[in-house]
Amino acid sequence: MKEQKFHVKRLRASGLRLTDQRLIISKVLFDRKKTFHFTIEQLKENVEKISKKKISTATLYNTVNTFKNRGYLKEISLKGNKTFFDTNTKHHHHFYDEEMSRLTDIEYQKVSVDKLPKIPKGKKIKSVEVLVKIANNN
Amino acid sequence: MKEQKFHVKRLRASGLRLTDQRLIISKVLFDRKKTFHFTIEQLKENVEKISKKKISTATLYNTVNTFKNRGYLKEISLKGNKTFFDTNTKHHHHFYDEEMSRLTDIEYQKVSVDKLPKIPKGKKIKSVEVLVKIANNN
DNA sequence: TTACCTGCAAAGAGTTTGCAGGTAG
DNA sequence: CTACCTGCAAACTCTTTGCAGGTAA
Repeated sequence: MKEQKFHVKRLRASGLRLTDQRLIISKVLFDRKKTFHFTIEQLKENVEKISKKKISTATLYNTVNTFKNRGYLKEISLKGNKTFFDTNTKHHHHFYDEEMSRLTDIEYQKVSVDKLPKIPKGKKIKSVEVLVKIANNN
Repeated sequence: MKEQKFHVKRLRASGLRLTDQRLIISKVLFDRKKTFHFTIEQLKENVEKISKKKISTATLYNTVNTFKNRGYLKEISLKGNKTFFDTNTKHHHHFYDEEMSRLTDIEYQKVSVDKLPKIPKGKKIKSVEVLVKIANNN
């Protein structure tokens, strides 16, 4: 009974075959201590640095979208043309440094929103997301 | 001394000429009681309904971008490919109904965020934006 | 008159899709 | 062996840009 690495499990659990490309993608995404925020472009750079080979965008997009549909990645609400993904799928908030296009997690319990307006009739709250925009000190 | 309509003033203040197309765009955007949340596509529909003529996307984009740069429109952080704009440029929050792709304003003072984490070194807060996602009641 | 504007179409940027050859299971 | 995967390129969507003819000031 061989023990399976986490990133291998993720692939199997998503119904994906263990190809070289996907093993590296999954490793880059999930074999890390801190959560990872990325665009497809940034993921491509990371994957190519590790594998020392080019990877096609088609493979990146379809793997990332499969993980997203499976609930292992979350898409983040940000303005702009590019899609940001987050390996932290728990409910949490973000710092966003617009100058550097850089996102950082804020743990859920580090923010508290105590006053909220009345919810429109017939609706219920699905989530409350806080985005703290930051910039350099002058 | 003729009194000027609000939407005409906005055009002049933005350094734009009073062309037929821009007068209608400006009217659709700013001559209203409630704030307006829109994509370029939605704005195009509104403008064409009023003028009963086609308007080119180039004119829409360049007028909207001029208003945005002038500070009369704000771009909203939302996931997805399309850009959302808001005629409310004051600091405020939003309800977002993902099922209907519909945004509603929440006044600034109706939400309070009292706990925030430490800001990363050398950075300062530019804004704190709250997005309340809502859905139908069952 | 002239600098700016419009509409069109082409060009860009990001994402998705179709397909032929390759490979995990 | 076969269904799925990869890489490439074409297609798509949204936005920006270039240009020739038109118009506000």
